[in-house]
Amino acid sequence: MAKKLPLSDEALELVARRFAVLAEPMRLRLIQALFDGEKNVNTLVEETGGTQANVSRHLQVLTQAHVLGRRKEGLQVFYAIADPSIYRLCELVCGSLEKQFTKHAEVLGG
Amino acid sequence: MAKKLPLSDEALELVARRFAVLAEPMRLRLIQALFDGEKNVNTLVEETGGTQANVSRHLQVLTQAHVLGRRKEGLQVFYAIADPSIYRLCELVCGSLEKQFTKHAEVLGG
DNA sequence: GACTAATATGAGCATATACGCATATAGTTG
DNA sequence: CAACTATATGCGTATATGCTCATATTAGTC
Repeated sequence: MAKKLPLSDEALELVARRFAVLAEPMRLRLIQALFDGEKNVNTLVEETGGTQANVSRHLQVLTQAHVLGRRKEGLQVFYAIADPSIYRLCELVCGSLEKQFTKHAEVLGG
Repeated sequence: MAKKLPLSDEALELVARRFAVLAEPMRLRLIQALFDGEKNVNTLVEETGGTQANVSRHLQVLTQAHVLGRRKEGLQVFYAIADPSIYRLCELVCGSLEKQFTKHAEVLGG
C-alpha cells in the first residue's frame, strides 16, 4: 500500500511542476480568495488587486494543473478549488514556517 | 486555534518561496535520497547523477530554506532532512497526482 | 447586426534561476 | 608546507516565467 520506492524522473518532474504552480504569491492569493467558495474572475481581480490579464493567466495555470475547476455561466466564468489537498498543503507549509519562526524567535529572545 | 485569516503579502511570499524550493526535480531527488537518512555530498552526487557543483548548490538552497540540516565532519559534510513536514508534503502531492491520473484513466478507459 | 461586458490571449520586456566550467576554500596527510 | 580530498562558489549563458499593454474572443442586450 504505502510505496516508498524512489520516484521516476518523470514523476519527479510532475511533482516539481506541482510545487511550481504553488510557488507564486499571486496564485496563492487567488487560492486563498477561493477558500470561501466559488468566485468569478472580476471578483478575484478586485479581491487580489491584480490586473485582469494577469489574474486570468494565473487562473489558467491553476486550472490546467487541476488545482482549480472552471464553470462558465453566461458572460462570467466561475473558478473554485478542485483539489482538496490544497488545504492541507497550505496548512502544512504554514505550520512548518511558523515553527521555523518560533525557533528563530526563541534563539533571538533567549 | 485554527486561524483562517488571509495571509499577509509577506507571508504569501514566504509560502511561495517555500514551494519554489521544492519545485526543482533535482532538489526533490536529493530529498528523496535523504529519506533513508543522513548522507554526505559525494554520496548524493553519485546517487542523483548530478555534477558536484550543481548538487552542492541545490543542497545550499535546501539548507537555507531549513528543509535540510548540515553537519560537518572532517572533510565531509553530511546533510539530512531537518523539516519533517517534507514527508507529508511529498505524500500529499503524490497522492493528489495519483488521483488525477486515476480520473484521467477512467475517462480515457470508459 | 451594432454595442457592451466579461474573460482570454498574443507580443515584448524584465527578471530569476538552473546548469557547466573553472577555481576557491577547508581540512587531512605525508 | 606541499599534495591531496571534499565541498563550495564566481561567472557566463540559456531558458523559463511573470508582468503589462493592446487586442481577440465569447456571450448577452438593444
